[in-house]
Amino acid sequence: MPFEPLHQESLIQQRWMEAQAFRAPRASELKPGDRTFYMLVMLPYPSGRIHMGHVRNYTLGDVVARFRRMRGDKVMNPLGWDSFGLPAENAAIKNGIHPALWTRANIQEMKGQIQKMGISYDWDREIATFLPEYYRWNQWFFLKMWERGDVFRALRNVNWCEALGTVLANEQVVDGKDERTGHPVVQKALEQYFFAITKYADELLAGHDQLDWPENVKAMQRHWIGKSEGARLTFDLAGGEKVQVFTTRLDTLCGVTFMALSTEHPFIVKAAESDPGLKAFCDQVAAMSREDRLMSDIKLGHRSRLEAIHPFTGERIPIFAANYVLMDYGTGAVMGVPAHDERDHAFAEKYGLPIPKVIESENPWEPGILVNSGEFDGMTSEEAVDAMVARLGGRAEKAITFKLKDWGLSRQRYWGTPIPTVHCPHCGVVPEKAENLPIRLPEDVAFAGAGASPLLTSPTFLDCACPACGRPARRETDTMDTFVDSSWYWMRYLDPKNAELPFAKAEADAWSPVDLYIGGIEHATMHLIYARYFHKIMRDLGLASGDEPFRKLICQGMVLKDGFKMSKSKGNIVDPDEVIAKYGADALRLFMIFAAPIEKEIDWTGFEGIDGATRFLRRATRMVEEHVPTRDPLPAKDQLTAEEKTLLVKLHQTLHKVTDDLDHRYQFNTLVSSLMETSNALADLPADAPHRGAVMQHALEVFTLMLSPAAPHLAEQLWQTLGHEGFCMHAAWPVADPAWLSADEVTVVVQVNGKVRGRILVPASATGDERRAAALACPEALHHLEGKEVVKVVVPPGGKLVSIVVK
RNA sequence: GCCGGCGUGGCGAAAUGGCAGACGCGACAGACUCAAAAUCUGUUUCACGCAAGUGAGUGUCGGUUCGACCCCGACCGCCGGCACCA
Repeated sequence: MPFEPLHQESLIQQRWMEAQAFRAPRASELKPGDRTFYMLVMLPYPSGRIHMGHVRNYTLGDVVARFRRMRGDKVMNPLGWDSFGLPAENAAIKNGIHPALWTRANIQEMKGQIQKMGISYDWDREIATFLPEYYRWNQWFFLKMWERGDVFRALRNVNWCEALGTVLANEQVVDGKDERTGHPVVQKALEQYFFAITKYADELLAGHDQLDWPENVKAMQRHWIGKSEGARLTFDLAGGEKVQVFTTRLDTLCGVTFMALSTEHPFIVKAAESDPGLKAFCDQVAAMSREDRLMSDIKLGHRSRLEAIHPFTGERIPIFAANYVLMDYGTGAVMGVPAHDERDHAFAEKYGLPIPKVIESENPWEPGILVNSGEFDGMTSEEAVDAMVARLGGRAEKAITFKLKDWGLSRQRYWGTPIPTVHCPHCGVVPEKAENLPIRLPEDVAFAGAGASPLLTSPTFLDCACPACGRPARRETDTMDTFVDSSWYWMRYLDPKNAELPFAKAEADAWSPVDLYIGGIEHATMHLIYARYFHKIMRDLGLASGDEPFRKLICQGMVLKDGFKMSKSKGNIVDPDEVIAKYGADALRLFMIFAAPIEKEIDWTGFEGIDGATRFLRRATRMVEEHVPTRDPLPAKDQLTAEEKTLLVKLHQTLHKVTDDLDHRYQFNTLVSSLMETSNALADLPADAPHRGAVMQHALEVFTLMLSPAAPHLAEQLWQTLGHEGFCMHAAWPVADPAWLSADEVTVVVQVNGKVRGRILVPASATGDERRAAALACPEALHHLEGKEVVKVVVPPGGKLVSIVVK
């Protein structure tokens, strides 16, 4: 059969499907001693069409999954849909299509496209997060976490648009206005639900040690969690009240000349009520958009009428409201030490405050030796902290602060998991009973666009009975952040139809943790922190074992076009579907893994790369077509000609390397190079080689098996042509034969003073001394030894080289 | 500013302390063809040379080593993340 990718590929896909070739076993089907491998790619959002990023991600995962299967592992390789979220709701508002219909249509479209790529997913395990069978478990987790005290309610600011009467996501707000209608957006505090993720902050930080993850991802998470060790210190106010600050530099306490509080700090808010100047300043800061606040590093402050008392000196310290103090970090109040903090310094200069030096060190912002600090003079910063804590008694204690915030999960949206609580006029906020799950999204809603959240328009949803007292109550209309959906989905794949639990412990123990997780770097912090958090919750609920969900993580690079991210707005999208239609899935897969190392960007400058992949596949096909299949056994080594032996040595050396690339190194671009080298070596075997039939049969079989993970459709076709029944994808991965890993004779490089001066051919069995002697007799080397004294001859292990040192 | 990563041909890249540039793209030359496409063969780091060859070469400078793209130190440049976090 000639190389006809499209025709062949769909036929082969159909055969795989009919044979359930990608099916992953249930835990009960696994036998003792079975090796399992859980290959996971990040859950896609069903936006409508797949893009090259998906293609790259799924191809890489599929190469690993197929390789592991051939190695004899039991492989879990599932896919599903992250199918709640804003785009579906926007489409509903814009086109009047119900989000469910829009979502279903997109999933169907994208699934078809992915299937054309020949990715070996076990589609029986497919999940979609918008289905009640899935999101009921989000609700179930919420209730379990509520019981454990991992859920709480608190006020948090949202982007509120008064004209629309709705809440907007950050990306919908541009320049303080709704992106579509231009109506003004303000910050408004709403009572919302939170997961207490900060309880796990320390464990999330420590857990990195056991993870085989890219260093930059771990660094981003460390930064995000932002652990900071210091002290909490209470100052008395002149009026008798107390204000607490957090500082990492308690040692600088004697250098405090002012105190700065966030404009949102309760004391400032209260003081502003009777201080119009302060009120005006706070309003001015509040009116600044988030971007403006971040962009400007200008320190603004306003002196309040409040004063604090220095705990050592009793001096009065002015209290300012300042724009550079954040309410949601630490205590929202800082002690100003202008001599030893860059920001405080700028502030003090601007407002004419004294800047007394209390630390002697090279860099004023770094710790050192205390001066002008009374009894603490001469101490190191470290000693001073302990001494001051002791001296301050109950006013100060060592404390740790995190940047990580508790996870606000409320969304004032329709297309998400309804939060399973009820507002009862008598009982307050009450969790729904577990047996009433799922709380389904209602159908009778209006997507007017303007106005309230669609859930508020559904009487059948709103009116309910209080789970506690049974009297009429109102259902919660907030839905969950879609990150909840993706924080445990990989466990649901293991038991996707379980109606009793999110998944059975037996399945979790059989497959978890995920062995390899591949996805985009854009999920380095949010998704990958939430998922790690949820895994720990699942562990603590007794559902899963182990501390971490993803053993190894690889973040694949983006696919660009002419240096830019492909996007609709730029009009530079290369549609995978069209490429597959023209070149076939195998060529696209091969190009995707060959073009660059996995974590680097690929720039799709043109179609030359994929042309190259196609040429290679054609050559391979032709080589197999021209070969006459034979069952003749491979003759003994000593009967073969030099060329035949050269081919077999190259073949087995390459096999060894390819196995290593796939098994340990996860280096896929060199896998393809190796395949090309093998094919070139095959082409070099003389047409009249005496044992050509048997040698080629063996070599082509190994080649086809090695090709199978990357270009699985063609491999099936070639496998058949070579005279085999059954699927190539189910054949055993070949093992490199040690007899062929080295040739009879090997080339030894001769170096003189580190420069390559000659090469000699020695028997593979030659000892180190024999190699040394042969090297010293090498004519090209001798030329460079003339008139010099040989100081030393090094024959390193491996014997591929002899290094001669002369003077 | 802080954190992480990366600097190798015309381009994508390879080399797990041991022959730098595998493999591919592009380019050039040739074969086939009336011609083109496709395909095949060869050349392709730079300098000098007809050639054999010689010398230089992995951002820069230094170090360790018989031997460094690889390890160590300093610097330069680029990319990514975070960014008033007290």
